[in-house]
Amino acid sequence: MTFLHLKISKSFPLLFFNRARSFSSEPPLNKPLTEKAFFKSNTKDGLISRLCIDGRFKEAIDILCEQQRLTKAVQLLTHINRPSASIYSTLIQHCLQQRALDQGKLVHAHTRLSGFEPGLFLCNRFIDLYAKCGSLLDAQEVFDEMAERDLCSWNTMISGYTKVGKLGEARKLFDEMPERDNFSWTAMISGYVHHEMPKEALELFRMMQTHDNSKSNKFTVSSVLAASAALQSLRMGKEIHGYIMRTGLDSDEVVWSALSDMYGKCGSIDEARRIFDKMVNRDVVTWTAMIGRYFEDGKKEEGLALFSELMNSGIRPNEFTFAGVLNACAGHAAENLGKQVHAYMTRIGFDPVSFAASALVHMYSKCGNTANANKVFKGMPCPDLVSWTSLIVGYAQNGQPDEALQLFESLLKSGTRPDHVTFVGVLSACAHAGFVDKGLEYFHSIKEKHGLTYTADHYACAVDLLARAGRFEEAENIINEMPMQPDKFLWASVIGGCRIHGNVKLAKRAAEALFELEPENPATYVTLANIYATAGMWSEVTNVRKKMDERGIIKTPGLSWIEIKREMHVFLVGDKSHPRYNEIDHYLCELSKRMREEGYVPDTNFVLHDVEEEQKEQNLSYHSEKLAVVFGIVSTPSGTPIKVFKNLRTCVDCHNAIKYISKISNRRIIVRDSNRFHCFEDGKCSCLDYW
DNA sequence: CTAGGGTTAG
Repeated sequence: MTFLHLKISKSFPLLFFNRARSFSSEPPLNKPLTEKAFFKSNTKDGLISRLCIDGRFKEAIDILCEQQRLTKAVQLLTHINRPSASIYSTLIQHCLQQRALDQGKLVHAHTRLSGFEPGLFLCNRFIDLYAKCGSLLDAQEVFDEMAERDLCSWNTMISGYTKVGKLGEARKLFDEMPERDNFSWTAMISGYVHHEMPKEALELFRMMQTHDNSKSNKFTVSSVLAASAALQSLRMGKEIHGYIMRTGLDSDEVVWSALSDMYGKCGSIDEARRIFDKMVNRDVVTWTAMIGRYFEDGKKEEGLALFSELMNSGIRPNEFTFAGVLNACAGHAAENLGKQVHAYMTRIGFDPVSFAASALVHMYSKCGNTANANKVFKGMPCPDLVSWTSLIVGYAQNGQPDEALQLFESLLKSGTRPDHVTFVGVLSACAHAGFVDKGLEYFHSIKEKHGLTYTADHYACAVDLLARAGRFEEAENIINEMPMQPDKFLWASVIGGCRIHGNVKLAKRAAEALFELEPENPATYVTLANIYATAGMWSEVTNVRKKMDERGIIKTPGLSWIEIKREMHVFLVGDKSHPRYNEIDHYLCELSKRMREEGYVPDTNFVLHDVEEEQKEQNLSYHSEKLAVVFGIVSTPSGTPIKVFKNLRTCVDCHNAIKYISKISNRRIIVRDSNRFHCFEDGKCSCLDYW
């Protein structure tokens, strides 16, 4: 190991890199710079050379680390006669900060080559480095070879395993360790919380309180508060709240923040706000959580008010905040608001590789603006899987199945690996487009080509494809052969297909399964009744209706809304409360006449009630989507596209009627129902009557 | 040296 005793000469820089090159046959070093590039790269390099010539390597390494030039700092190691523990420690510290696994391994190799005994402290740092980089095998090796271990060694291993989701391994160590402190407990508890195992987290918390002398601290209680929030267990949350007050752990802002969020997630949003208001130093995390709770609770106004308060507070919203607000915009199809947020983000700057960026793609997709979604997507240097999937789904729901599938093919070409959600998007694109066989091909490729395991959703999608096409026998084969119980999504697809093709027998089986799985969902009753009505089986319709009454199930009222001049106008079925109702009614009558002349025949089968023909027709013309569409037409200049949103699936008659309306009024009419977008133009719909 | 609260795709 001659390099360790190398004498530094005046021609140091050149020599330095030559040595580095020759050493690279051992552990791989990064490519050395040429001498010229070295001098060009940084003005402090002269100083570093000087320090090295004087043998002051520690200082040189410090400077290099500060400049984040780890590779060179590690290379310098080869010139030091006996590196001190503090030099190794500095280097590892920086490797840790930069998550530089390769450089860390080099430093580790150096300690071995130079015969340096790392000691407890340094070994723990190596474990931490390997664990943080997800290289648990290396971490375990260091851990196993250690002559003595302290609590920190164990705790670092445990948190390393929990970080990569190996809760079982972590728990094994946790159970094996000779003694535990609150780090051990908290690492294990928070590991459970982060991997959606809140029950286990709370169980461990109980154990901690009864079986061990370790005291929980602010870290522990924040974690268990998150666990109660995940379980929506207000009882548990309140209990912990009491514990926090008793033990004086309430002096920490993070604990307060977690407490507020727990109340919000458990449905006590006012209590959450009370705690939020009491806090003195609210950081952006606290704000984000509170804003998010309002949106989640459907309290858009409060959420927005708080968001603008945040913008004026001097605290900079971050990607989490934006993602939350944008997600709310997506859910409410509030594209204008989303655009404003987008503009604000652009003004203050945002990371194009972040949750916020993918939330933008999601928002535009959900609002039916695939052009903008695509624009944002194209602006991302390296789109993540969520953005890919959002856009694919966006195309699928917007009647652009070819674009959806094309995008999926580019995804494959880009080297990004699709996951199970991506395939749900791809399969639903095929279903929306009626590409049955192509969809089945993709379905088979999930396992065969991509090596993924089928989820219940994939089976539901495959069945959806077949049922929509009326290929019930194949659908039933899949149901009978799938390795898990069919879930409600699958049966809902089946009954949907039965509705299109009038398959009463299978509809009955699906409905029975659905009554078991989600007896309170009114959609099942309504669809079943409609299927019976179509078949003219009126006594069965009455039975279903009776069953609904007995079980106290109320049909979800159809609700449509339209944004005109930044104002939302909401319409219910048969809603006469709008201030401009007369105008709407008048135009609707006029339209009806024109529509009939064009050949429109009201389809009255899809009405739940068994009533006289004439009255049925009357019911239909006042469905909320028609009211909203007509209101859109009478309140905008001719030629303006109309964009309406509905909370339920659009009914067959409305779908048909709006086709005629688009032709007569010469408008582009976009209806986003609970399932997808319908883009009506000149008497045709983008869904090709397939939804 | 090891540990905490907020956020996305069907």
